[in-house]
Amino acid sequence: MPGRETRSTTRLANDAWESLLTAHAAVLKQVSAGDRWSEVSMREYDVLYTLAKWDGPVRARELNKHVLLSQPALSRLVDRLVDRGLVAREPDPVDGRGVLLFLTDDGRATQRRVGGRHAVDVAALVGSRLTARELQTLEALCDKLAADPVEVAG
Amino acid sequence: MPGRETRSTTRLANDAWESLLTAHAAVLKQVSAGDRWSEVSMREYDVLYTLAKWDGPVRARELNKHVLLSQPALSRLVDRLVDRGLVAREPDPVDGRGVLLFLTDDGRATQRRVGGRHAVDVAALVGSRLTARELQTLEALCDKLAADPVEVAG
DNA sequence: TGGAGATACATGCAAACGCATCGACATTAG
DNA sequence: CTAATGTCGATGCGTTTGCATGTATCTCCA
Repeated sequence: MPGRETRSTTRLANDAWESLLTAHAAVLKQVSAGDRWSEVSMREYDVLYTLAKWDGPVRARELNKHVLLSQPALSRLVDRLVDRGLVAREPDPVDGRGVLLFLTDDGRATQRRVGGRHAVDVAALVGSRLTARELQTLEALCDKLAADPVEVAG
Repeated sequence: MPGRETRSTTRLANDAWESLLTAHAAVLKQVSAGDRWSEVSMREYDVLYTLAKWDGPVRARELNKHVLLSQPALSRLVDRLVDRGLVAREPDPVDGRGVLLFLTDDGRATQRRVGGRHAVDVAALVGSRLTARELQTLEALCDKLAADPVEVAG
């Protein structure tokens, strides 16, 4: 019977992951090719966007869980954003080790400005290739993928 | 009527893209946390894997289209792989500007060895969260996303 | 055929990254 | 209460990246 399931789950998982990586790289390449990253780099925008979603002081450690950067790299990236007046950093009153981060007014305005233009690009790149229904399906599947970590054999 | 479509396509596209980014980051973080990247880094593996898929001499420019790295960065990454005997580089006989790249036997063996263990991790991380049907759907949607570039307003 | 412009890869250099480690504070055990 | 251990963020250092540019070669058209 043609069309019958023949690939193993391992194979299916790896094929799907490869497709996701390829799509990620393809879209990201086109996004970064646009002339929209002169005031903040894409990584910096990622941090600004994540802080904007929280809309309140966030621990650096918590932020690090949502950004694909090493802890030292994030620490220094935040340094630069603080120097540029986009992010504020203050000690956590309930944990002397911790640091609380939040957007300044300028940072929030920058995020909105850059984010608005960025969203137009994403809509053109992603929205033009999939139907509304497909977009919702993709979102749901990716959300399932991003669920809590599972142990991987070291 | 509940469940009726209310989000705009722009909104849908941006939500889907954010979910894809989050899933990508989440899975990648767990993959890189495994102790599997001592002989080759993940970026190096990406190049080895791409060359393995081609299974013949590839132009550096072509390889660069499939790897999320700038042209100079790829040039130097290949340098290191050549130094380590995993990749061979020779001038293109039909285009004096070009360089042809291919895996050495050692490079191919390394790719298979690392790739095999990597596939186990991916299967555990990705395959455990989605059904076979979902994996196929995800693959199909990502493939549509990775289609030929579309112009983005500069 | 010859010269202008485009394309492919390499290299100089400053910026940014990851790994290892440190100092400070929190938490737990005795 | 104190010592041992764990966690958080910052810093030193070598490596890798991206941008700008250089050199060589190809392509196109007068």
